[in-house]
Amino acid sequence: MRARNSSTEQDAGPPRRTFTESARRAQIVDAAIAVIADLGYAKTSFAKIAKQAGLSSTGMISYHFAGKDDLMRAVVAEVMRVADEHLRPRIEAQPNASARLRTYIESNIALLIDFPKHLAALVEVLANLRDEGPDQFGYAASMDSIMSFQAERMRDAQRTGEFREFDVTVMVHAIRGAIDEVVGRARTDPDLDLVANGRELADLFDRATRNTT
Amino acid sequence: MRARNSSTEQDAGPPRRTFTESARRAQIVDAAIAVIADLGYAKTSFAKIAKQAGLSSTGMISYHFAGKDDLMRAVVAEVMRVADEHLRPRIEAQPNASARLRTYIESNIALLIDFPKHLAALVEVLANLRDEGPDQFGYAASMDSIMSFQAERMRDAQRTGEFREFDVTVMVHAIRGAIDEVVGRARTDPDLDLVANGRELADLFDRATRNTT
Amino acid sequence: MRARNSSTEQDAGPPRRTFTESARRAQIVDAAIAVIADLGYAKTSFAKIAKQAGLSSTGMISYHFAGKDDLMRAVVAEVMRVADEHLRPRIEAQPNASARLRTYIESNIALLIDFPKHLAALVEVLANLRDEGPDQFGYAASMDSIMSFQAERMRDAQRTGEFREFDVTVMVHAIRGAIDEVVGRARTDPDLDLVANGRELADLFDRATRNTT
Amino acid sequence: MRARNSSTEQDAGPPRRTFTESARRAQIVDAAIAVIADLGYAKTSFAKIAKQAGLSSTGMISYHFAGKDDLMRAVVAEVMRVADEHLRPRIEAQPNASARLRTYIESNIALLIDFPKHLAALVEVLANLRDEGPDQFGYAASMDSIMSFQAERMRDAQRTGEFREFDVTVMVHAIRGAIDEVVGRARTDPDLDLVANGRELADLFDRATRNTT
DNA sequence: GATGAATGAGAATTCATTCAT
DNA sequence: TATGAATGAATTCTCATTCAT
Repeated sequence: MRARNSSTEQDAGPPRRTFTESARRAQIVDAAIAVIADLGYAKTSFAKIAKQAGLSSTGMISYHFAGKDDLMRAVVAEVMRVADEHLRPRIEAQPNASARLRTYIESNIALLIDFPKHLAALVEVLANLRDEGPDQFGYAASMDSIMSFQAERMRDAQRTGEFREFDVTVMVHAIRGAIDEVVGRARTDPDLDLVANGRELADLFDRATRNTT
Repeated sequence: MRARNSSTEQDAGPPRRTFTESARRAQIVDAAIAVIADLGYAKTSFAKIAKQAGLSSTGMISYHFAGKDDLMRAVVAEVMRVADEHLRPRIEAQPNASARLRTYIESNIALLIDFPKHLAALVEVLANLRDEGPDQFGYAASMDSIMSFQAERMRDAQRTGEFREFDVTVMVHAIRGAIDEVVGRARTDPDLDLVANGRELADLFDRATRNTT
Repeated sequence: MRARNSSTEQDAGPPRRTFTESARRAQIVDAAIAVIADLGYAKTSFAKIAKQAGLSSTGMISYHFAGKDDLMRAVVAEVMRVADEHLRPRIEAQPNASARLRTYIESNIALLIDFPKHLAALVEVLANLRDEGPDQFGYAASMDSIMSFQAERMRDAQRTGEFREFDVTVMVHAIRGAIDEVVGRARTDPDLDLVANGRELADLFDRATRNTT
Repeated sequence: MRARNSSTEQDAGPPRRTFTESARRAQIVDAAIAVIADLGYAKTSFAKIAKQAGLSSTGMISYHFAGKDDLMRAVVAEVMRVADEHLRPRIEAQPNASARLRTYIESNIALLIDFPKHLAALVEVLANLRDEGPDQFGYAASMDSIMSFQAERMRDAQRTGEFREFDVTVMVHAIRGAIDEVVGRARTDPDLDLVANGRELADLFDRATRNTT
């Protein structure tokens, strides 16, 4: 039998899942995050994930997820959930766009410290999982919507004069790229001073966005 | 027979290669770049590369390269060679650090237009090929040395007062990350206005580095 | 998934195997014995074993065994088991060392008649499977322990005066070598009179060990 | 083009070989002996032999030998040549059958000391290269003829009463098996006291053959 | 005579997935 | 729900051999 419900529900309503099923799914997703962060996307397999999760067979994974892509979407969703939970309150507590920008960058780096594998796994998956066909229901989509939202916020700040004029899309993606680069580097270099990197990065983009007129 | 010589020669001198061998190697490397850029590192296989190169068997690749890693190192080296050839003269023609920085960014984007697959392949390989063991002769190593060089140049500009004080390492990596993000996005979105992106990115980092005192 | 458990368990307790798994493993081991005996170690491959076992793919073998070495260890263990079962009661029924020696030799030859492929496979594997690294759990190790045991028994017989003085290690290995030679010859020459060979060999080593003072 | 002449000439007369050709063949055979002794027959390949011989391609080997079997026959022939050269004068210098037997055994062991790889390679090849088809022109054939010769000599000694009555074929093969076992063990255990082993083995078979009436 | 390049088959192993129980 | 067993394609790599130069 095929997995009863995929991770991205394009059909009606959220899937009903029993407690055990949800627990199993979460267990598998966590294992997947760990394996992807440790070995990289290319060397990740159901077998390694099952081993990491303490499962006896890969059949279990296929049972709970519609396929590799489905599992990866679930990984993305989980990391997004954790990231949102971690970032949103911090960011929304800030008084202005400039502070929010700084908080966004520094909180991303803080997330990297608190959940070292989550962002690494996210970057790996998004880099490797190009949306093929029209079934792009969760990969980059959720990431894209976040970035669109940030871009809109930036545009607001430009209107109020807090930020200078610049292409917000380029800016948002540049910030994302710079953060992801730190994520990748943190993997290689465990001695990297993340806090300092976050602060410097925040300074950098503060300068780049601030209105100096 | 095994591949006679690997791509990274730590021993004495460059390997002697006949004309035919060099041609075949180049042919395979080119095919690898195309396949990696199109399908991503994870879905790249010798079979696909052989097909792309018009080779009859994957054995041919094993014959010319010591293994998958060796081929990937050759890919990195080739892209670096093309990039260097493309970037260096443009950059060195600039009168000051600020202009060099702008040229570096815009020329990278121009490279993305002229050789659409090269940078994509490079980013894919560097992201997926974690250096295992001490045999990291060429992967990230050559990239690192380039970035160290750029950092040193930036420090010079700080001493002359052309650039403000900032952590040059962070800056260099942020620039790299921002460019790589564009590379990744260009893969997905063929309508992306690369020239505009390059100009905006150059503006961004000009603001971030400039001394405004 | 990888094979769940290797054939030599150095860790705690025997591996739990389901009935089906044990049956498949036995089936594969039997097929391996047949192929090795027929074609020799060098020409034995998973493909040939799978065919002999009526399996659809070589993947099945990799599924049940951790690798070629693991399968070979299982082959050695199985032959040892059969041999022990066959030899031990006969030998232990004998009243003295001299009779035990004769029985050991003749029963080995009898084993060659009853299970023509088992000893042939054993000799092939032990000759070709050089223990690489410290993981020699079962190859020559179990064989060595058997021979040490025999040597100790011989030493006892020397103390009682039943056997003359000689280097028991050399004797034990000479006997083994002589038997293995018959095993090898039996493969080539189906007309070989094994019973006569066994009797003559027993006479030979009886003379060589007997105390004639 | 196929190799001009195979190692076993069933056709008329010895092949004409130029000096260089003979030198190359000898070089390859020597390399083959070393590789077989070191890695075992199963892991020996043209590639490894070419590397050992300092040759740039395996084509060279195929050029000089009609195939793998042909090379192996040449290996056997070479080892036999060296062995004969080493053993014959020593054995023929002995006054009687008993002394010749002892010398045969001890000289074999001495050969193992002087040319550690030769006998090891021989045993490997003979154990793995079962004569398939009617083309058994050199493998076991030459070995067989030697053993037949030895058997005949033993029969003579039985007629003169120097040796007791026994099955000479069995005896000859038992001796061979015992020696080969030492050869195999010497590979594993470099500390093995070969001289002592040879002496003990000679004693053993002296007892087994001597007429004690 | 000799070489390097190529071939195509075959090696062991891992893969995601399916299915009967 | 869950599991272990099986599948068959695909992976990288090595093999002995051939052939044009």
